Amino acid sequence: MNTSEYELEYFKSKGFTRKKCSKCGRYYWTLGSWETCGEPPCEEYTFIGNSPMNKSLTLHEMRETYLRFFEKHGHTRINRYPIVARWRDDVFFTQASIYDFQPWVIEGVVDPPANPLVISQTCVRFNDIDNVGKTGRHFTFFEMLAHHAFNKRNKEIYFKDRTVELCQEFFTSCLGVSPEKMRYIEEWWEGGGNSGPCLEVILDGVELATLVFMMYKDEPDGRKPLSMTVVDTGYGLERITWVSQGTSSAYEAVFGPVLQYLKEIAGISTDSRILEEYCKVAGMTNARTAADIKKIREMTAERIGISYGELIQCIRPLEDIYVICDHTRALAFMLNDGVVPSNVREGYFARLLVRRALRAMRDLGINIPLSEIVNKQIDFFSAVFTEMKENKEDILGLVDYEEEKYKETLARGRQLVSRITKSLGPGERISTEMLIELYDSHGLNPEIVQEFASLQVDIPDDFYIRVAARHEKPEVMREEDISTELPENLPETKLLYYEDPELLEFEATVIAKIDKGVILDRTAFYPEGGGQEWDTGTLNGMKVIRVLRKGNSVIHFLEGDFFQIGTKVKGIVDRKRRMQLMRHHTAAHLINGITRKLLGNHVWQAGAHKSEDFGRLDITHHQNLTREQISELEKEVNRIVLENLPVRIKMMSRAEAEKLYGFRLYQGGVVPGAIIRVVEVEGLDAEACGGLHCKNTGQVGLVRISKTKRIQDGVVRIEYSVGMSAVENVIRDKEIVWMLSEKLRTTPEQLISISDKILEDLKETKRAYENLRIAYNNNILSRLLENAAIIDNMKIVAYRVREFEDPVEISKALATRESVLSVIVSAEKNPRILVSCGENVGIDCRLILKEITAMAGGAGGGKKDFAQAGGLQEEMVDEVLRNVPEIVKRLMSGCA
RNA sequence: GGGCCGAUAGAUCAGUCUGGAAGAUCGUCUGCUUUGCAAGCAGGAGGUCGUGGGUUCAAAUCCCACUCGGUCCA
Repeated sequence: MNTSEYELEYFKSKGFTRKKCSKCGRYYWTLGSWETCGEPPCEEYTFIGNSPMNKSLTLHEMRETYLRFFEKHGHTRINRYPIVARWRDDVFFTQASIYDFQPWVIEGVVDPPANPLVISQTCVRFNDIDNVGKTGRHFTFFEMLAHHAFNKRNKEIYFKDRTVELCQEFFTSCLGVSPEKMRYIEEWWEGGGNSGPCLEVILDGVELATLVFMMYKDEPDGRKPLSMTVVDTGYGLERITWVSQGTSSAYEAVFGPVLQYLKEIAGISTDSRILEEYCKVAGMTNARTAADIKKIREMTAERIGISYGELIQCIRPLEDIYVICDHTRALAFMLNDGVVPSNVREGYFARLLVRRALRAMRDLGINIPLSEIVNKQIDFFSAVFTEMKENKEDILGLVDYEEEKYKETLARGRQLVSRITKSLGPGERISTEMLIELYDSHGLNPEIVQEFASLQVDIPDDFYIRVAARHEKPEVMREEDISTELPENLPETKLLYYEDPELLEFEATVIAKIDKGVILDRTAFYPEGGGQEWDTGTLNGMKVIRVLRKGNSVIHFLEGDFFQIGTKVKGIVDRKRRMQLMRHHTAAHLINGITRKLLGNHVWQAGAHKSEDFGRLDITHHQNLTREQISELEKEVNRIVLENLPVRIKMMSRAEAEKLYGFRLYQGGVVPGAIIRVVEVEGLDAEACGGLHCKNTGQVGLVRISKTKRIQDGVVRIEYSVGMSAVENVIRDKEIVWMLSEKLRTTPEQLISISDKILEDLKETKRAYENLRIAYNNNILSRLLENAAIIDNMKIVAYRVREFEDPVEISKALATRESVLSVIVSAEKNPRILVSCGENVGIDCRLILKEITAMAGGAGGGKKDFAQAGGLQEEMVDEVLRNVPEIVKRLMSGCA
């Protein structure tokens, strides 16, 4: 860390001095005369009940104050980005305002939407989720107020001095803080391969902002200056609001009417003195584990002079309320921005929030739907974030559905726990192992288990650490796909299909050979991409079997030998296939747009595939579609087709497209570059897409939704076909109906009633057959008993069944009679032998079986009163059966 | 994307470790009892043991792969 990085003209000219904290040893700049840096644990909060600011502002007022201040100082206000970072593939959520501009703006590929700019960016972070509600200042959802300046080499906006000046001005002249209270701690920032100096802004014991000056790129051989430096500031809206109000915790300052509402229905009033002291202590400690939290509480109890138990009683319900406030707020925004709760990826975090909030509600005994609280959050925030109004019903529906799912999990858990406790011996307890499994595999945390279990449950302090340890396993190495190396300095392939989508014949020159393919200087062949399969066709009459894009080149894979470099070739694209691919692709956009209208704004594309015969579109949705929904969808798609709307394709700058269409553009995932290709069906759908499309929706032709399927939690797959492919499917279905009617000698209209009748008949026949079989078996039984050999008052039956007789049935029936021993052999080529006897027969069937297998081969075993074997030599069967009485006699004399 | 748990009658599950004739409870149907309800009694129906391979004389059970569900984590 080079100290000159922080020696700003601004500090010098205003008379700031650089000091060293007497406790932590860090350096900081200030106008005041302080001993320490001011940040906990070096100092504690001094603003509680005594705000250093001259006005007490609500959350909404503070946001507006900040944005206006920076607007007044030359910044352009821009709208927040969604909380789901769909423009990136390296993170799930937007965790800071700078995420909005990574990677394209930072790398200089794309211009920022404005420069300099100011924003209030909605963010979520889950790493400190356990601290939420407990420390007074941690949230999962928060807004990062920020102003950014992007300085290109030839065009500097502003950098360190102006940034600090704006910060100091904001707090002093705008919020009335006395200048000498502000402290700026020297720190170093690193992230995403970049780094730079930063200043932590401390006021009255709390960090309110961080001013980052991104100026280096960290490479293996050292730190290099970036071609563009970036002012990356982050002001905590919640914290600044908190300080302005001087309330005991940030939660009391920012949750507004929702907090009041919850306090009322939970019937909570708290000694504010206890709360204030607790928050001061909590603020000084960086709580990491359950043990840390316990320590904080013990310290607080001591300071106030009450017992630990009293403190807990006072604080616990409030913590639960804070957790509910925080989680419902995060949920409202996440669901609003298109997260569907599920067990994977970003959806899991939404589920986590729902379950934690519901648990807190249980603890408090609040018995209302979670969606009611989320609804209150929406009411509060939609005043500023108006899109929430529109999505309200959708969001609440998702919350209700998710709450229902958790109830099911709990019901399953309750049964499981009761089974486990029943299986325990007297005095036994549920082992830690079992507890871990209940949580890890069944989603039941130990507190819930305790609630369900009739006996005391021992919960180890390090429970969650042990769960985590269970997940520690060496990383599995991913297999890299076989990469085809391109020759260097290859000129870009000219993509004729974009210039003229109807061009299907062209002439070109082979410029490279690779693997089993050739690269041309220009091509009309569409390579695989965006879920759309590749074109086929011919090059100089030779079949093109696959086309891939790599970098800026298109590789044509050929059947058989291929051409020398420099060969002139004539390419012909298979028209029928191309048309079908285009139709399926356009249809995917239509279906996407319609399902969003039909099911709600949480519907996003989660994957797609378009081939010649069918298309597949995966959408984010929590339940499989009903038959009615499928029919509705099918009807709507075909209606749009008949309306013959134009499909417009435009090349636009990224910023312009985002402004016009919003982030809905990124349905297919990340799209690189400054200029993007937008495919729009007016009024229905607009997506950034590189695929080939019909000119108008009419060209798509008939659309048939063949099937929908819930392929994973939160994702539904819609399978469809279009054009001739759909027509063929219709014909095939019709033929099936015809064939069926013909077979059943009826008309299509009567198929249903006829099949009902047939099934009923079949049932009747089965019943009759069964009766007949029983009668027949009884008949055999009496015949067998009549002809049985008698040894010692015992009837010995030895019989090989005929093909239509059931050996198991007969053997079973004989065993129910007293004093009967039977040896039954099945009719198959590979005979099975069954030995059984009645209860009062004192012979071990296994011994008889042993004798028989010794004679006739095979192997077997069983129980004392029933044994079976297989693998006998067929030609020995008759002799074995003749010998049965002999064997029995021998065994009985042996026993006696 | 990874770990773990699971899939047997309409529902909830036992049986799987240790291979050998598919079970329990609830529900359902029929009859009896009751003024009616709740219930009681008697009897019946209901199963490709998730799918596909393998081992074995024999697989719900052992081995392998897959599918689906649940759950924890990223």
